[in-house]
Amino acid sequence: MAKPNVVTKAQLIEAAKQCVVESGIENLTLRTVAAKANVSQGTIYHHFQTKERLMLDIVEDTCRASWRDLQDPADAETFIHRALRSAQSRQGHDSSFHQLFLSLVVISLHNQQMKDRIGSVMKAENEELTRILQTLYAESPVNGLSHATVAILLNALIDGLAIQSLMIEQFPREEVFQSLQVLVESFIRSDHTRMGG
Amino acid sequence: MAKPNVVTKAQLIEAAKQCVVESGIENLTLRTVAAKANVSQGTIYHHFQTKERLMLDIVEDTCRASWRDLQDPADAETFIHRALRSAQSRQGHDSSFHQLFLSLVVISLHNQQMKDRIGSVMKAENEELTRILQTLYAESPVNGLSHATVAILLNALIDGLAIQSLMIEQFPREEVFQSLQVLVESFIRSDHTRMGG
Amino acid sequence: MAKPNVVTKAQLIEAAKQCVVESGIENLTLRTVAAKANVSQGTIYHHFQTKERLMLDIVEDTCRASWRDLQDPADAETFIHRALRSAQSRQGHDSSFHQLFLSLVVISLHNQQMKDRIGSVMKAENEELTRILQTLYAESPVNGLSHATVAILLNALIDGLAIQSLMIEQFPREEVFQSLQVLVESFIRSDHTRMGG
Amino acid sequence: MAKPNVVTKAQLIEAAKQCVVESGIENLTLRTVAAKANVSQGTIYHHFQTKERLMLDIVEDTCRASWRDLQDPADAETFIHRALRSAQSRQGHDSSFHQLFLSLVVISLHNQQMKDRIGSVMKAENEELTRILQTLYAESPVNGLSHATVAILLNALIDGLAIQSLMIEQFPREEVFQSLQVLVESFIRSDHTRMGG
DNA sequence: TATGAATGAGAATTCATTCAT
DNA sequence: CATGAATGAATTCTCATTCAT
Repeated sequence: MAKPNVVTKAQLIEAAKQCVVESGIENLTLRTVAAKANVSQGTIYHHFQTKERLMLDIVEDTCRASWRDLQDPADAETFIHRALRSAQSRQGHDSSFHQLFLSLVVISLHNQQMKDRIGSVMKAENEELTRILQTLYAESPVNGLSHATVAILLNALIDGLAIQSLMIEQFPREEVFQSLQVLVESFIRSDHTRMGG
Repeated sequence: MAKPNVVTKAQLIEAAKQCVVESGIENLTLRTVAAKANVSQGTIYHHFQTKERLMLDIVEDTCRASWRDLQDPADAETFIHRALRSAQSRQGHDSSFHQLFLSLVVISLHNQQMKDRIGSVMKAENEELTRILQTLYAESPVNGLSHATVAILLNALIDGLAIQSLMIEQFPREEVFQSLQVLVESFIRSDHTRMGG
Repeated sequence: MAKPNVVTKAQLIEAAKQCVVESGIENLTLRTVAAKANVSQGTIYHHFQTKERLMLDIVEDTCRASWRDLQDPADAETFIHRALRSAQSRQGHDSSFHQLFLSLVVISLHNQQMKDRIGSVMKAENEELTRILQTLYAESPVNGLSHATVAILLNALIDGLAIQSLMIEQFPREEVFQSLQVLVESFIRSDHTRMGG
Repeated sequence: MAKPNVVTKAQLIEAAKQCVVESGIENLTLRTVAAKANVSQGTIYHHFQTKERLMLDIVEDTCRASWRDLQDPADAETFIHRALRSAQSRQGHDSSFHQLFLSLVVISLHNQQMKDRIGSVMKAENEELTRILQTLYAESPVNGLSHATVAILLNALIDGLAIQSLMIEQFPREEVFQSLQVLVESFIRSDHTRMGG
C-alpha cells in the first residue's frame, strides 16, 4: 500500500468538480472526492493542504477555463453567436457548468480570495465583450448606452437566464435563446456603421 | 424553566436568514440560529422538526415576500421603475436580499421541493411582468420578441446584474442601472421602437 | 439515546486524570476519556469546548487540590513532617500524583496559560513553607540562607526526589525519606530559638 | 535524485532535540524533524526504522552526553562547583537541557526501555557523586546521613530547582544558586560540620 | 541512500437530532 | 413550550509508515 503517482492534482480537481455538480457544494466532502478519484483521503491532503485550498483550486481551474474560452481566437462577429450557442448548450442537458459556477459564486460570498478571483474573471469577460462590440460597432449598438454597458448587460443576461433555466421546470430555452440571437442580430444588421470584420 | 412564547416561527426564520447572509448558507447551523434568536436548540426543534424544514420555511418566506411585492397594487407604468429602483437598492449597501436568494437557488439545485417552490415564483414573476408589458404595449416593445420573452429577459437581467454586483469590486452600479432605466424608458416612450435602433 | 445529566464536569476531569496516569499525557485522547467516563465524545465537547480547555481544567483542578492541602489547618511543627510523609506516600505505590504533576509541567512548557497557573501554585507553596519556617525559627535553620531560600530548596528536594523515585528502579525510598526526616528534625532540635508552637 | 550522505544520524537527532525544545515533545512529528533537518520523511526512516527508535536514540544521546560530562577528568573538589555552575547556566538563558530532560522523563513514564536507560544514568550520577563525596569527606558531610544519601539529595536538588526555574516566572536563580554554593562550601570547609548547626 | 506520493488508522471537532425535565 | 445535556455519525485533518523510483 503506497503506490506512487496514482493521481494528478488535475484529476482530483476534476473529481471534486463532479462531486459538486452531483451532490451540491454544501455536501462536498473530501471523503466523497477521495472515493470518486479512487484514492485515500490522505492523498487529497498531500496535494491540497486543506479543503479550502482544494476549493480555491477548483475556482482557479474554472476561471482559467473561462479565460481560455475567452482568448480562443475567432473573428469578432461570430464570437457573440458562438458565446450564445455555448451558453445555450450549457443550460440544457449539460447544465453542469452553470451549476458549478453558481455554487462557486455563493461559496465565494464569504471567501474574499475566491470572490476576488471570480470577480476578476467576470470583469475580464465584460472587458473582452466590450472590445468585441467596439470592433463591431463604431457607436454603441444600443442608443444612449456605452459599449461597456451593453457588454455588462449581455453578460448579465447570460447568467440570469442560466438561473431561470436551472430553476424553472420546462423553461423555454430554445425560444428564448433564439430570441436572443434575433436581438443580437438586429444589432449587427442595424444601420450603424460596421467596422471590424 | 419553560418560558412560553419566547419566540415566534417568524422570528426564528428571520434569525436564520440573517445567519445565512452573515456567514453563508454552507455554514448555517441550528446552533448559530439558536444563538442569534437567543433560544435553545431544542426550541428550534419545536417549531421546525428538522433542519431541512427550517430551510424550506426560509424559502417559503422569501418567496412569499417576493410574491407580495409583486401583488402590491400599483399602476403598471411605474411598476418597472419601482422594480428597477428596488433592484438597485438591493445591490448597493443592502445586498443581503440577493445573497440570500442566490444561496437558496444553489441549495435548491439538489432539493427538488425547494427548486419547485423557487421556480414557481420565478415563473410567476415572469408572467406578472408579461402582463404588465402587455398593459403598456399593444405589441412587444422589442421587435420580433414576444411580451413573454421580453419579460424573461428583463428578469434575467436583474439577476445577472445582481451577481456581477456581488462579485465585482467597484462594479459601476449607478451607471448600469441608469442605463437600464434609459433603456426601459425608451421602450415606454416610443411604442414600436426597435431596441437596437 | 440522550439521557440527561449522566456526568458532571468533575467526573470527566477525574476520568481524564486517570487516563493521563494510565497511558501518558502524550496519549491522552478524548476518545479514551469518553470511554473511561462511559459517555460519548460529544458529551466531552459539551462540557469543555476543546481538548486544550479540558487540559487547562485538569491543571486547574490539580492546582486547586494542592492549594487546598496547603491551607489545611495544622500547627506549624507537624506541617513539615506531614508534608514529607505525604510526599513519600505519593512516591511509592501511589505515584500517580507526581506522574500527573510532571506530565502537566512538561505540557505546560509550551502553554503559557498552564505554565502561569502551575507556576503560581509552586510559588505559593514556596511562600507558605517560608511562612512556616519563620514560625518555627527566628533565624534561618541553615546558616547563611534565608528562610525563603530554605523553603525553595526543600520544595525542590521533594520534586527532585519524586523524579528519581519514578525513574530509578528500586530507589531506596524508605532510607532517603527517613534521612530527610532526620535532617529536618536536626533543624528543629538545633540550638536555634524556637518560636511558634 | 539520491544524494548520498546528506545527513548523519547525529544531525537528525540534533534536529529532533531542537524540535522537542521548540514545540514540545507531545508535538514531535517526523514531518517537523524532517523539515528542520532539510530532508524528506523517508530519509528519517532509513536512519531510524520507527519513530520510537528515534526517540530512544534521543534518550541515548542525551544520556551519553550526561555520562560524558560525568567522566570528564577533574579533581574531586572542583567537581561540585562545576556541576552547580553548569546546572545554573542550564537554567537561565539556555534552559533547553532541562526542558528536554523533563520531556524525556515524562515520555519514559510509559516506555520501560526509555525509563531503564534514563534511570540507569540517574543512578550512575548518584553513584559518581557518592564517590566524589567519599573522596572529599572521610565521614559524611551531613550528620546522620550516608554519603550516598547526600549525593541523592544533591542531585534531586538540581532537578527540583530546574522545575521551579522553568515554571516560576522571575524565579530568583542567582540568589538560590549562590546559596546552594554557600551551602556546599560549608560542607567542604568544615569537615564534620552539621548541616543544621 | 534518498525521495515523496500514497496510505489508513485515528485524532479533534461539528452537528443534527433526541429526550428527560 | 422551552431547555440543555447527551448522542453518534460524519467531517476535517494528522501522522507514522510503506514503497516504487
